[in-house]
Amino acid sequence: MGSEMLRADKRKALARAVHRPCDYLVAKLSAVADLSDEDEEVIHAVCRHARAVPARQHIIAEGEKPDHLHIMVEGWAARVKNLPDGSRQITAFLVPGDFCDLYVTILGEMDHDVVALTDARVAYVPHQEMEDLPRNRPELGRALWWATLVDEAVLREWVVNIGRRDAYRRIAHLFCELHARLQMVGLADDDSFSLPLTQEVLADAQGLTPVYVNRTLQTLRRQGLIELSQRTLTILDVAGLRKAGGFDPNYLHRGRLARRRTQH
Amino acid sequence: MGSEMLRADKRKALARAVHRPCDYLVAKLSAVADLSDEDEEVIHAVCRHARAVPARQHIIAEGEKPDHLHIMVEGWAARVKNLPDGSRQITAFLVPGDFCDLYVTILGEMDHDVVALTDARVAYVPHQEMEDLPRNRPELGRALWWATLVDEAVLREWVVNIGRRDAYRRIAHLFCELHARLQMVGLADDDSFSLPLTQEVLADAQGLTPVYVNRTLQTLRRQGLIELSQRTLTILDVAGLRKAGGFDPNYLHRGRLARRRTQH
DNA sequence: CGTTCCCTTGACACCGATCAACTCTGGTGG
DNA sequence: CCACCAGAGTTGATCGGTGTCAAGGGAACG
Repeated sequence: MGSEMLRADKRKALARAVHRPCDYLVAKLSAVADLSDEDEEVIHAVCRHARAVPARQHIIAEGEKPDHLHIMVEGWAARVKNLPDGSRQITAFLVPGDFCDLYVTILGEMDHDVVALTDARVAYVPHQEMEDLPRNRPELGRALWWATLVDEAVLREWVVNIGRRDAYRRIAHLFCELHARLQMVGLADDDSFSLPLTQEVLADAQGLTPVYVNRTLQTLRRQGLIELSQRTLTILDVAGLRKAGGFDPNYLHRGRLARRRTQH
Repeated sequence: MGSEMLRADKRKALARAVHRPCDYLVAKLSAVADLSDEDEEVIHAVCRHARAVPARQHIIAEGEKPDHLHIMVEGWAARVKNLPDGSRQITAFLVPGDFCDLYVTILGEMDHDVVALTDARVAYVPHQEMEDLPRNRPELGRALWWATLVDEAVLREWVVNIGRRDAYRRIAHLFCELHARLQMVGLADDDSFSLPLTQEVLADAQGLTPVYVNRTLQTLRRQGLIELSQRTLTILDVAGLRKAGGFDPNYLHRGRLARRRTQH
């Protein structure tokens, strides 16, 4: 094998590499953790199976005790809690690279639904396989911890958002968050990205009504902060939108993982 | 020294034994996990140091990178996020047995404050010690996972609460949650427990104003659901309060931990 | 070319915020 | 033991952000 051949192979492998199911997950994790090439390969190996889920269908339902965990590969999903009066609250948006139900096995069963908001693809991994993983790959184990702790930090920020910000700031903040999170997985390289959410979905996520979301979006447009049509959001004034939403990306902890203490 | 003296000493030691710093933590974890006696001893050993924190003082502040983690031993605390306009949102109440900052090391730094709401005592443990722990005590490791995942589930329920329930249901739900959580650590054996929170604190937690919390509490009292005075909450009608708040304790995952898959 | 979502708009109602005063309680010092 | 004081709880009047209801418009899709 000549060296050119090797190089070509590598390029090809690389090209293929950007279309494997869990590329977004790998992108997200390797941005914060010192993953070795083997670590990355292990993730890909573990995520080799994926299935399609049509829009509006459940990925997992409340009460289920799945023996596979699910990872978003393509499309959008949401964590949903339904209330007895027929209303519902979305507690998280899931985008490619996000876990739907990491470690549910430990809790026993799901306490909420995960629903596809668009046609989606999810990878599924036997829990056994995922739980064995940190034993041999400690850095990967820490990266998984990082992911779940960041999910929790996002949730805290949602409480702040819904609890203390008015509709205008609230939606501004949400858009900033989604922008930052999509950037982390490479789905918003400029300040424009696909946002396939209806105003009703936004309302269910922010504790508002669709009508008022509509009015608020118009205000944001009128202020020249965003453009939103054809399911595409363009942030016209990133600094302005952040200011409007009081957004500080710190809680997303995009820096490097803290160094392992044993390395001190 | 007479034998009476010795006996008195022993009684005192015994009395102290049921007041070891992390008794509440042990109670909470052993209710869901199959902890061996050694597991419990390990927790006690690890939590041997505690310090007092006066009311209103920080246990940890945003931006800190503590090298000890903190566990509530006595008193109440809250996770607090401050907003630029001077308002604040509480995202969690911490009671004895709760972790203040488990695994912050992984995220690098705190993204919010933890503040004592009453005079409190916290145990502190070097992170190193805690991180090494699951290696030799897998069941304990799973129990710690359980604790953080339940914290996340509680947070999701708060989003639902603030996002979709009116003030009346909201406060009813909160009281049900605190009741259930305090029961788990043995601090609410009957339907009455210490609730040393001002109406202002309740307001900051529920996205309301103190004035409206006051009015809502009066409604709850008028309905004969609760009694609240002298910092003591008595739930007069548990079923009624749960119905009012739409409370379903499922999300607290008080059942046993799912059996380890390797035992199948 | 109709149907089905979704977005948009207007009129009106109401929950909870705001402002401002007053009361009660527990602690502290004279 | 009483007088005071600060912090918390209570109350009333009014305002405003957001919900509700209802109707109309537009774009995608069969």
